[in-house]
Amino acid sequence: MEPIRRASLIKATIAEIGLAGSLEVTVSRIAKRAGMSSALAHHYFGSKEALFLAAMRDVLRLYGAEVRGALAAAEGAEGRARAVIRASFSPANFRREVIAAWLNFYVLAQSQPQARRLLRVYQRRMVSNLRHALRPALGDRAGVVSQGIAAMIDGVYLHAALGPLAADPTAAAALVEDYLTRELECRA
Amino acid sequence: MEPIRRASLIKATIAEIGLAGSLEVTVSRIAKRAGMSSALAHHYFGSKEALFLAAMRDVLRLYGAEVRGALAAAEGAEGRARAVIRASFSPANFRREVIAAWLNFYVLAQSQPQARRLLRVYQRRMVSNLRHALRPALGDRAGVVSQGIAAMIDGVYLHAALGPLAADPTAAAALVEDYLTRELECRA
DNA sequence: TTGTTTATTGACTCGTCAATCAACAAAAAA
DNA sequence: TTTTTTGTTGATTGACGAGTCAATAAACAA
Repeated sequence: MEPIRRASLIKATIAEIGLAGSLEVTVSRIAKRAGMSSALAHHYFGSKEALFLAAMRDVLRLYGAEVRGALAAAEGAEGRARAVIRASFSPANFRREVIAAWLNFYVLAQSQPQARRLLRVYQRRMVSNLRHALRPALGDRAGVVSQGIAAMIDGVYLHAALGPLAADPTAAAALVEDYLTRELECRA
Repeated sequence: MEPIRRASLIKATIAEIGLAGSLEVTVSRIAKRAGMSSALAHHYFGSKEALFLAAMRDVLRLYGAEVRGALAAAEGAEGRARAVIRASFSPANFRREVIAAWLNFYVLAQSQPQARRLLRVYQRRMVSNLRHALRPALGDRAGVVSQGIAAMIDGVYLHAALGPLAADPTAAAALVEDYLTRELECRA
């Protein structure tokens, strides 16, 4: 039972965060959506905070899987870099609840050490993926450019999720790819 | 009295948001910090939500003033673009409470129409400033590149505020400027 | 069968907090 | 001086919510 309950609760947590847009969500609502009493949610997760962290971890896990899949299917070094970018703008990442999870994740990372650690791991892995793909073409510049692209992915995602780029993930990815193209085309 | 009280409350609100890292801040705490009763805070702002919005508006106003100042002091078109970028990474924007305000602003923009409107205005103005500065050098590409830079500013800010770039605003600005340099150097 | 672990909940505790209101004070207008 | 407007608060209300607990049931082991 335990793994089933935990999975249901995590799913319900993400759904409720998406609905509220924030972490102002009650354990009762989450438990209700998952079809159980709030006491049981506390039984399995101990606290609301732990439940949130598990949910965040789940979002990251899904995103990581997507990136790995895209990397595996990509051809060549440049192709791998572009695959990472495109995976970051897949429709899955623009579902209301995923956007909400990310934004609240950032907020949580300010004050919650575990959330911060989690975010760092994600950012490091992203930069590492990009650097590995760009090293052959860019050499020493690969590090800086990878950081730039990683940051730009998050920034463009933010704009696409909340701003004028809304609802056009393809155009969003194109912006980041444009940067990559410039760096590849005219090497210093 | 009214303008003084309002200003104190806004200042206290930003400070408390910075302290908590989130919007989970009580009107009482804010009022206490501002040296008055919570009833008075409600008297002047009507609701917690209105107080938050006023605080967000204040953060945006300060940022806008900084950008305008930098623009006025800049020389040439390219200089103006670089001024916008550098202003975005000024120490003022990396104060704990300003970071907290921005992150929570994004969260709020998902569900609060006024916050969303405010954010759109800020984003539009930023892109418009950049486009105006880049038009002479980039022509038709100015629009796309401006959107890219605007997004990258927010993304790099996010990384600098929460991630590995932490505490090095100059390096952060350099990442964005690198993108600009590429676009200027090798025109398609 | 009996005892033990696992699953589950309703009811409850204890605390918090936004918003209201009646009342008081003080300045300004009449 | 009286009246009105403005500034101010303590006390209260009404609601909500995290976490606990005792109790029940069901599977399972001895």
